[in-house]
Amino acid sequence: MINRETHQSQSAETVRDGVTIDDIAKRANVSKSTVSRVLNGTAVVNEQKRSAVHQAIAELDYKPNVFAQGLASGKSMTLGILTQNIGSPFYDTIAQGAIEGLAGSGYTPIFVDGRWEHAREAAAIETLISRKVDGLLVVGGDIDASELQSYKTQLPLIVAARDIEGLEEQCVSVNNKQIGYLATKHLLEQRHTRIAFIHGIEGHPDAQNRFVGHVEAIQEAGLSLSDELVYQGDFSGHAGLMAINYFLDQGICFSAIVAANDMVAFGARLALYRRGIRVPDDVSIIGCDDQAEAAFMTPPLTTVRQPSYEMGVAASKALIALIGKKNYEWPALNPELQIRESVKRFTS
Amino acid sequence: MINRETHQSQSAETVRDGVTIDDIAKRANVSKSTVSRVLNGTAVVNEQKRSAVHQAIAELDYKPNVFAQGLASGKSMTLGILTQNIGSPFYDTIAQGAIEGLAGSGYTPIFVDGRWEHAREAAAIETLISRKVDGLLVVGGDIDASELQSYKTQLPLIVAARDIEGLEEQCVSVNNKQIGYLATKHLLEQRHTRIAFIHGIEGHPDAQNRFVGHVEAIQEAGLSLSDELVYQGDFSGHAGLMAINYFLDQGICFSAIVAANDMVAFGARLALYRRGIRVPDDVSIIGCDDQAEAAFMTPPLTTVRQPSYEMGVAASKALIALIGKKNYEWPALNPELQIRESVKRFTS
DNA sequence: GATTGCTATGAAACCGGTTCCAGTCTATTT
DNA sequence: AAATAGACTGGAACCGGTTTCATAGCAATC
Repeated sequence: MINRETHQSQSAETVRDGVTIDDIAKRANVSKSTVSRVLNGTAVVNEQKRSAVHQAIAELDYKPNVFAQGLASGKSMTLGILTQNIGSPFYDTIAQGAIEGLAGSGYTPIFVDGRWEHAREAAAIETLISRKVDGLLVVGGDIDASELQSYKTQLPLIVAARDIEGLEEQCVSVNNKQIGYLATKHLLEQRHTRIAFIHGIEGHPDAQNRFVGHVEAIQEAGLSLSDELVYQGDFSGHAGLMAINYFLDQGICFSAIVAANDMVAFGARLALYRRGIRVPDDVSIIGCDDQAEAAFMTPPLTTVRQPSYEMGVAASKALIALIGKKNYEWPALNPELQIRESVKRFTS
Repeated sequence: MINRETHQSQSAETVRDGVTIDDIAKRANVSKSTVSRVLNGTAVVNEQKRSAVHQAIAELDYKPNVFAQGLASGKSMTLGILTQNIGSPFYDTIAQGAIEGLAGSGYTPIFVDGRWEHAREAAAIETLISRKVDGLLVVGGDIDASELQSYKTQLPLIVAARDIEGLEEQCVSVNNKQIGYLATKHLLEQRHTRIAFIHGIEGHPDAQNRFVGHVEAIQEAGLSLSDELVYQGDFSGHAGLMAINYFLDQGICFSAIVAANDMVAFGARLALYRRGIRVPDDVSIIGCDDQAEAAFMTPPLTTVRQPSYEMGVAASKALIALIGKKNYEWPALNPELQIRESVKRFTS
């Protein structure tokens, strides 16, 4: 009895794709408008019609066409995520968190990779905008603050793992100064005084801030920084290796090392191994990040964990809130010392 | 003089967004159809009009609306990529490669994460289809061959890092049997005969195949596999640790270890370190994958590299070819022994 | 009982492209 | 010179939704 002409006329079997809102409207004996209203809850609809619509949708396995929706509504229910170096543990973890934060929100993420290259990032963002993403999540990256400012006027924007002046409300990052501070403080508490510091990428704000925290801890302890104990690296394992080789070749003494991140720590540890210097008996090492492999270094690496996953979650939630013009309370994202076995109390 | 009424009437400054094909048509004094034809090259257009259109596009900074295009053409210029465990080195590398393979093609990837959970994967694929992706790239995963078969009828499909029966033409993977074979062969060539094998996730085809290769190498050498030397793990560092602890606690002797992947090797190496067993002097270790950290293990890990990046590139290129109904010649993707310092010739 | 005020709903306009179709204009063929 | 074939081009239909607008129906108010 619900089978009306319209329906009988089409082959009743496999209702493949191409089911449109009109089909539903006809089958439920209502207008398109009503179907749309039922779907989006944009207006009250009589209970009978509503259930007729729902039934028709179920029977025909109707799936709205996202293009039509996007075209008509101007919303895409899509979020653009600009990451750096897909394949780097830190940024990937943030991305994972971001995905998690989107769960159940109805938003689908589109990822683009900026690779820390200015031009590529800009192009990537343009791509996202041309895809009409409803919001933009920029994770790290190199792009100018002023450019980000201008994007901010075009669409909701959240920046993770970075602090942009004038965009404080839309930025989430862990306190990198605190990371450097905690690392060095721990070493100082273990009575180390000659602490080598292997710097991350030159000019990288995270690297810079970690260094600032390091210096702060040193000074707080009443010591002063010796320049010879700072090596300019680049966040890679190779840099860690080179740093130690350099220090040792120069005859520079140290009893402990702060590495800009865990990967650098791995490299440093390998250089020490090559020279037969024991960790932590002869030299202590502390890293930053706490990537998965850190717990399996030999010895397991003491490091400062940063809540990157949580940061990703927070960032995407904040973005959704921003799109909905709701308020979002940023959670506290504090770095945490992860004590394992690569640091030993300094004696002698 | 090109400034026609239409244009003068609007504020001449910041031409923000909202420029449509109609605006271009008016400005260039042609019809929408012609503009569309110029844009897509679907028909020959008089040179004068063509350049007028191009000029108008440049002047107004026109960007086509992807929704309108998608709705009208049925194509989205978007590819769906289903990955597993974003954040795992192996799958991320494939994803990186896939992105690279798309460069310049005009296609934008949408990533969704399956996390090796059947239900999640199915839902993710549905999401992608509802987003009208033009093609689907499934990287690894757990989903049934029969389900993939059915998706194949709905849209172009390529499967990477996996071999599906009946879908051979659309699958790309490295030969995992070969990986296991090469690893064990190398150990055998170094005269090891008691070789422990730490298995990956139970039932995982890659893990299974690596094991098959291992067995093959063993038998080829005229030896026979001893069951006590096989430990069922799960591709994690923890599994490597547990495996070695188990072997040692049981008093099972071995001079070398094949780890299902590098992470497992790291775990194994740590377990050995804990017991004061030297690598490679007392025990040799070989891994599989060659993830970035492997080169910084102490000692640097000998492992079997798999060309996962290249596989990603190939997969996305193949997908584009498939969409365009063109032929694609798969490149050879052979695993390669990466000799470092964790394997030593057996003497005693 | 006539007027007012809601509520529920359908018709139609609209979003911004692509593409079919028909017509104009020019070049060839007979 | 008339007929025919091609090359371009504009108009209009169409893709599948959302949203505005007008109206019918009905209860409340005076």
